[in-house]
Amino acid sequence: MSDTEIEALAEVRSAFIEKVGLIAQNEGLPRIAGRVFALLVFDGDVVSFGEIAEHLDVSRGSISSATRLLEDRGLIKRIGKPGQRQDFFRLADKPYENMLGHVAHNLDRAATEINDTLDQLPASHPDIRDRVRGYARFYEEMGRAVTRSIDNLGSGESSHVETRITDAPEGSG
Amino acid sequence: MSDTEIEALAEVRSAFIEKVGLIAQNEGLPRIAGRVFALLVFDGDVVSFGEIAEHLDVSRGSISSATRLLEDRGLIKRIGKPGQRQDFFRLADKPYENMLGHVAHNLDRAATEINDTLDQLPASHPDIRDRVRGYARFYEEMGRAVTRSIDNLGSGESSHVETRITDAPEGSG
DNA sequence: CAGATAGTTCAGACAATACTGAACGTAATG
DNA sequence: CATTACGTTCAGTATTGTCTGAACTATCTG
Repeated sequence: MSDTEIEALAEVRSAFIEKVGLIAQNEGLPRIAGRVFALLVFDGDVVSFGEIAEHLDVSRGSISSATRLLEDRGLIKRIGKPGQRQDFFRLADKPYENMLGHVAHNLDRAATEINDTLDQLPASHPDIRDRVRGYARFYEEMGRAVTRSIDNLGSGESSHVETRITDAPEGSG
Repeated sequence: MSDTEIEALAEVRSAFIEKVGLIAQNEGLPRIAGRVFALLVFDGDVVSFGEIAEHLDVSRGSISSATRLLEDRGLIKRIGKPGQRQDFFRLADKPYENMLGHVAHNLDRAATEINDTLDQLPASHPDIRDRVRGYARFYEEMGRAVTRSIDNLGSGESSHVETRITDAPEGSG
């Protein structure tokens, strides 16, 4: 692989990390959390705490809370290596399933809250009940949709595994 | 309906409005937008700009931007009444379908961005490609799930409709 | 046309949140 | 045991975004 190719890859990598940082921010997560996640997606390997901090050029305090958040949501996994002081991280096994589980949980919670209101509404106001019910249905339906897609994600995971691609797209090993 | 019943209803209403305000906040929307939406869900009727501001006890500036946001997302509808200077609002016809449309749009955008990265990744790195593809798949799958639930919401809308409401809902003009 | 009323806009106040960096507790190393 | 490297916590700072209220434009009313 030529120098230019390496540079190009580094460029793509960096752009990807920033992109995901912004997406994360858009979804209400700290930007750094998105960047850490992207780093692990891209690099794939096990990466040390220090390497993350260094590469992203952020304080170790930030890395600490970002990794904790991602860990709590089941997106990444912390690894202890024997005879190594540092913590290491890699992508969790089913990061997206876990993420969707988290989303589904939030939706269920919202649905429950709306349904609490519904329970308190007397039958003498069927119109109000209907509208509130419609709102609850929205969260319920979306919760179901998300839950379903957890299963859908399970199948078809990876594409170059097992599938024999005939015209050798894979360069080297 | 007794006085206590009326009070109880007012209580439920107010709790609902606050609840939805918090849910909105949770989803990254301004709290006030959530409250305005809840108000319209609960009251059902057409409500004037001024009434909203007064009831929620917030500045008209806030109502202005909250209503605009909700309008843009297709959650509420602005209505001009002949011979009335004020703007009026009611729930949009398919608020949740529209909301989901918005969500789906965001997911598609995220998927597109990730796929842009994928396009820039050389075949010589199948492992990276696979992981990035997995991430893109996540957004794609979720987008599909949301789109599907738009249809599901369509059926079963309301439960007591068809029930004839006899006592003239619209007050005066 | 003058006066009142509507909704929008925008500068500033305020609140919430993310991030930094230093202090701290812990565990490995020599 | 002293030293070093590590991750966490927390106080302070920076940044972001929300909300208010006054100025503004437009429209209706007499």
